Amino acid sequence: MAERIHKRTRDDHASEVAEDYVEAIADTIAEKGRCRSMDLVRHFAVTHATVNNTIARLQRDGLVTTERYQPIELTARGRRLAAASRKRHEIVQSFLEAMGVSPQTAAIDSEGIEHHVSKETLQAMTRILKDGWPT
Amino acid sequence: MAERIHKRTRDDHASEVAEDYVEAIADTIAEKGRCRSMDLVRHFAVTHATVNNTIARLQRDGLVTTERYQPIELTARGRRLAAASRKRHEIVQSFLEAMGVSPQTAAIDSEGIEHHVSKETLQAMTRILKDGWPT
DNA sequence: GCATAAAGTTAGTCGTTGCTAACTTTTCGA
DNA sequence: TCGAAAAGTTAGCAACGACTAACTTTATGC
Repeated sequence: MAERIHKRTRDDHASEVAEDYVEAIADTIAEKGRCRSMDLVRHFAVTHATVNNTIARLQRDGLVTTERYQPIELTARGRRLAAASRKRHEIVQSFLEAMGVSPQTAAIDSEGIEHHVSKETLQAMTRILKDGWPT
Repeated sequence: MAERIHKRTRDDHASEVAEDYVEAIADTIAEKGRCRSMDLVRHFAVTHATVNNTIARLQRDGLVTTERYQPIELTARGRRLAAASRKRHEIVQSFLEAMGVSPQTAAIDSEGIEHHVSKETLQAMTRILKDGWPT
């Protein structure tokens, strides 16, 4: 396995954070009708300054729109990314639970795992959930 | 699932990199008897300057020892961490392959996933590899 | 054995993701 | 209504992990 290509660099890490944020924003809007910085402060347990920073980056990258002192809105691209992330997240979590992992642990692990699961692995999970373990 | 606690911060990311490095160093020593910066340059496809940087951090953190222009050595702590990482990595990779994922994809995905798998999930994987899928 | 290639080091820069501190704006209750 | 609490903004700092460029040291091939 020499010459494996590692691409998990700062760029990948950055887009993981972006996915977590748009997912949280979409969830909050679905739950409460709007998403405020403070919702994300609580969700991620970071300071308001950090959230502000990150939101500015998401806006720069065209995933959200904000207006001073107004709730955060997702762009069409942001909504698409959120939907894709959520779906992937749900598959991973369901799969972990089907493995016999407790829902609490499945929730925590799926947060971390979801960003590293390829399409092929995701398809394998979906297939196993539907048709059972390969024989 | 409100109030989920996210701890995947820069600190966690840093320790992921540390694990990848000690694992690669241990593998290289096992293969070729010693590990040089250039081995890591090739392995991670980054520049020598980046490797140097990272190795300095690993040394600061007590995972490796280095001497100018000499091969990189693991400390006892470094070896323990490398062994634990490798074992976890192997379990994840075997599990993915057992799921029907191609070895190539399993290799790539397990690199990313291994850092986010809890003890409980790892145990579930081990159990399924041994006893089959839970009914 | 000496020139050159390979390996390693050092210095400086950038972007991300955290933080604190100080400030402004908005909201709400007495 | 107005004053304090909550929310949001801005500025400045630090660690990490990446880079380039310039340099030194070691190894290698004639």
